[in-house]
Amino acid sequence: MDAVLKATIYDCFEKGLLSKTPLPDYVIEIPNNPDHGHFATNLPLTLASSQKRAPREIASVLVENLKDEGDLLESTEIAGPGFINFRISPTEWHAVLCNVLSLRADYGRTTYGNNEKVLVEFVSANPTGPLHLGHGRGAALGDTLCRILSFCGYEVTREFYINDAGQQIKMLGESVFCRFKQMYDPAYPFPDNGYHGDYILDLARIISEEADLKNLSEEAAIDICTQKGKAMMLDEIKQDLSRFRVAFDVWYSENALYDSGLLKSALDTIKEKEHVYDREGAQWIKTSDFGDDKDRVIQKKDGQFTYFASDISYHLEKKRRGFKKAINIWGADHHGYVPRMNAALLAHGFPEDWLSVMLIQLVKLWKGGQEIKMSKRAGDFVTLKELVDEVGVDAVRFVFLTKSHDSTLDFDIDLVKKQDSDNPVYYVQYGHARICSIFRKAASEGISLPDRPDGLLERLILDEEMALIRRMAEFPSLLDEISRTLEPHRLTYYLTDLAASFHKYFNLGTKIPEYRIVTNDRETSHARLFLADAVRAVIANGLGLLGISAPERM
RNA sequence: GCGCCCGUAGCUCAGUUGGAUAGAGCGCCGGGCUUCGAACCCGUAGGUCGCAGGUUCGAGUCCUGCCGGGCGCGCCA
Repeated sequence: MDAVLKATIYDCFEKGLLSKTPLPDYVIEIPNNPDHGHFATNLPLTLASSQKRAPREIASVLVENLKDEGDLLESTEIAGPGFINFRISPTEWHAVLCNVLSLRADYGRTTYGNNEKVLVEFVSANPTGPLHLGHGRGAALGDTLCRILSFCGYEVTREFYINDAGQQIKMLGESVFCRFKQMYDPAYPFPDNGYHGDYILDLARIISEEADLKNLSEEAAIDICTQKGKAMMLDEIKQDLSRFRVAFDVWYSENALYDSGLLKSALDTIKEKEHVYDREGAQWIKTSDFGDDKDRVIQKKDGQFTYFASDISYHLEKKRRGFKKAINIWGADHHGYVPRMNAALLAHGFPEDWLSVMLIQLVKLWKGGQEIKMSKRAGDFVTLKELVDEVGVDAVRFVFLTKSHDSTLDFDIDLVKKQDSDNPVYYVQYGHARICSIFRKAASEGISLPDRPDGLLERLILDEEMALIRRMAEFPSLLDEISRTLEPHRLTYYLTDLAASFHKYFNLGTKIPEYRIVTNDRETSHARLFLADAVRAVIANGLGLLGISAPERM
């Protein structure tokens, strides 16, 4: 389409029908209103000022000189203030359908990413407690984004950064140890800022069975509680994620940064770059030279490195491992941290767009018409596991992925639970199951499809049939667009639309028997079954990218 | 006080580098199953796109200022 337009405009330049100017930023879009054709462009409007002519006049010059050499177009018209609306000929749409049918599970796969190595870091929950709803949102988002990026030709690595070096991990150990002590001495004081959840008590029980905490020094016992507690929590996190259909390629330990000396050598490079200075006995990095609102400490007065220091070295390490691009998915409460991270990376000469941080806004949980405040320290929260137990993986993932990540999400647990049949995920899945059912029906009537749809597709002439094909044609470019904008939620809306188009089409046949998919005319049945089969493939591909099952029966 | 995100139908939310008459689901009201799955379809009602300016052929979308809500502003992680 764009090729036709470009050929046309250069031809008009050559012939002197239009004065030669640089091409403006025009768009070719799919209009909302079907009356406006299959595609529309605002090219004449954008040319108006440089050409110093009326948009409609420019439009008529372009239309009269259209270079449609492949015979792509069925009709062209000038509309409104100076849009050009195009209709594609049916045979072109049939070609799209053939393409879907031959590619099937690979339909939508693109080379947009050019095999670029990209690292997506997400969830990265501290191993001090179970995953909660916020983590679930990050997990669903990150996982789906990775699936889409891979599908679009990126070489994706999924990474979970384990914050196992800091204060909070010690606090886990102390909390567990305290619960252990309290088994014998209920008055034993609980540490300030300790973790209060019931799971701490479980850890204390299990660890005290495995290790003889009683006869160890307090220091040694706390150390065991810390190490075992951390390992067990991490194990639980891995299980929860796996059940949520989220897999990671790399589990990267913050401790490893210290142990391997990477942190130290990274800080040496920072110092070489002369962006570090001494003040009041601490080491500061001049992030304010690179867009941060103030400088930051990387090494404290007591010689300890800050969390920021290890995070900088972690990102230097990511780059060193050869990634051309990094995407971090963080909770919105870390947003203040973004400018300093970017500043530190700029100080190291990273390209400005090397790191993209996606901030996910809060998940607010509602139950019985009331908001439930969640706090990990207070031990008062709903875990991802509990939610999945109640509503199932498919529904939870779909709800998370239906909202844009930078908007807070109200998760009404009663609604999602009771919704069962009203939940939009079932609407899409039902489309898939329904098509499977039609094929079962066709088989029971002895209808078998030819290997190829050649010569049959001109039977597809209904508006609803064309609408389905047009929808499917958008799929690959939608995925590219999602890769570019990092907005996976658009896929859920696409699938809902596609399923709606199918349900609508299907329902034609409840009124008029000739419009059924399996109908009296055999060739028409074949053509419609091919169409349905293609829709089934696209729904399955889309659900697959969302990490949601495509059931054959429901 | 400063910074980031959000504000669109009764509710929850979409709205594709600015495009033509602002959409969906839920809820309300009313229709549609004697053969392909009614977990579906069709229709009615419901809007000052928070407010006010600005940019232009054109603004829910971009800019400025307000209002309202959320989240951050440690030598914590």
